[in-house]
Amino acid sequence: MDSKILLQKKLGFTDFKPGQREIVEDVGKKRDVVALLPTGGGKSLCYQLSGYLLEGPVLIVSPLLSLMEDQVQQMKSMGEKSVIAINSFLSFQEKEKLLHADFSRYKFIFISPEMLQVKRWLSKLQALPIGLFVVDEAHCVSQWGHDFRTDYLKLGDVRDKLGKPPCLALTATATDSVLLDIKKYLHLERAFEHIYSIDRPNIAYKVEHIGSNREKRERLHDLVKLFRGPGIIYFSSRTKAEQICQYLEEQGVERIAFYHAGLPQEQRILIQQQFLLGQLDVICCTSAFGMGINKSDVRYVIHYHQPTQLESYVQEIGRAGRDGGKSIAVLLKSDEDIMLPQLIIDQELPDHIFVSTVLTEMVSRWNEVKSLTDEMLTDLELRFPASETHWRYLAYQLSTFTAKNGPLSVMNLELCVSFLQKQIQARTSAKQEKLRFFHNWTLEADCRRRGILAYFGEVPGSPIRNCCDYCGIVMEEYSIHEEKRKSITGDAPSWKQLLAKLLVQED
DNA sequence: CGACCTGCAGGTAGCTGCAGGTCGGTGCGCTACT
Repeated sequence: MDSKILLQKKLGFTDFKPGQREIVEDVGKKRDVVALLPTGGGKSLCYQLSGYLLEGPVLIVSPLLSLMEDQVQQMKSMGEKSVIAINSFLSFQEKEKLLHADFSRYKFIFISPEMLQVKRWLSKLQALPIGLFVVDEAHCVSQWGHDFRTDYLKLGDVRDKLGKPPCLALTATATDSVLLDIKKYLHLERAFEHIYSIDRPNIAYKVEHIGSNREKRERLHDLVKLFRGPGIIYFSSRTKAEQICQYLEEQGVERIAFYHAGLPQEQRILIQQQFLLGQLDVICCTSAFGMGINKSDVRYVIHYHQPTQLESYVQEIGRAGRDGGKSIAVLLKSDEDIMLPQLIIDQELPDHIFVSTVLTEMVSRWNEVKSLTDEMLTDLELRFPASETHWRYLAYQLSTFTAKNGPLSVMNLELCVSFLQKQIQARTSAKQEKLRFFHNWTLEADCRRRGILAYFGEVPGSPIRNCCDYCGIVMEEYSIHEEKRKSITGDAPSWKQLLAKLLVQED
């Protein structure tokens, strides 16, 4: 069936967004595809429609449970009943039942990379003629795979074990090196690329250099009062997100809440829902908030702290203006908290002393070690306290090492320690480089948009109005008062606007 | 590493100054507990 007729019949859309048709048609020809579509570009439609064009079930690897549940709900409400998500939301009984059920009745199967490492589920899936292997938010392979969620790096092996079905990798932010990682770790030797510009012309970029943290707090308050909402404020610290939220509340800001991964699940869902439904205007949050938030009318994103890399920044500000409406992103930068991103990078991976002590201990205890088993881990964890992430990283790197050099023993202990040290060093310095680039971007006396686009290997198109603080932004246009004024006087520009246009100045 | 908080001494009312401690992001699945 023609993809356009299918689009109308199955999903009720009359037209494709840019790129969607090309992607769907390539996937329909059983090609491997890497697709980079800007946020709000309609990525889920790509795999849904491709799924209907291909025989066999579609396996969708998704990074977040909430994202999976959302997609399942959405598809079910569209009338697609043969959808299931395999994750920890299922009860023990449900999982048992499912393991013995006939899977062929499911057309769309959502799963996490972690679940794909569980043998029972993998062999269940291996029995199916998977028609398409989808990796949603594929930048996670590169962004999380190397340390935080190493199961992302094993997806290529999983795909091989499933008979190497065609693969569709979807993302909204990918530099060349991220694209390389995606292709490497998903085993995409000859992928067709559909790369669309990450530029979001309706978002103005602004960096403000602030002297001290007290000033920053006050400036934030001014901006929140000034801007038309809803808006998101990003922090790199949970306590700061809470404190500043409280401060803003005390200053009279209403319909505001904080959000971070330390909150109980129910509360997180509640706040997300309230924000989506328009019951909250401002969210003070960490990077936990955002992925999978389908709110189209976010008008501003303010960063109280800068992330560690420009990729994350672009992702986070990309949550503004998905409806195409005028939006603004402001980064508040003070020299006082320059250490924070540096520290986050340093803590991400285990240090050299930890690695060498633990590996030495392992050899002396078990002589020959093929991999870090759960029993060993419970034993070691007690005496060598470290985060779960550090242990998983160690386990992953150890398995990489032993696959090449045989089991860990006295013979190759030194080699293994230096192997790990090199891995850690390479990863850390790559991250430091990214941080340095981001830092320089904030200091640059040049168009912000050009800088971002250059980082992603793009060149800017024709100049746009309200581009960035370098090219000029009429701040008034983002103000809540502007909206009120418009509704009274119509669209005629004010003398201030006219003057501002003539002078092209900011503030 | 450094901002920020807490506790304490000094000496009698609310403050200063200093030492010492704490904190600094992202998620999955699982198990044991309520």
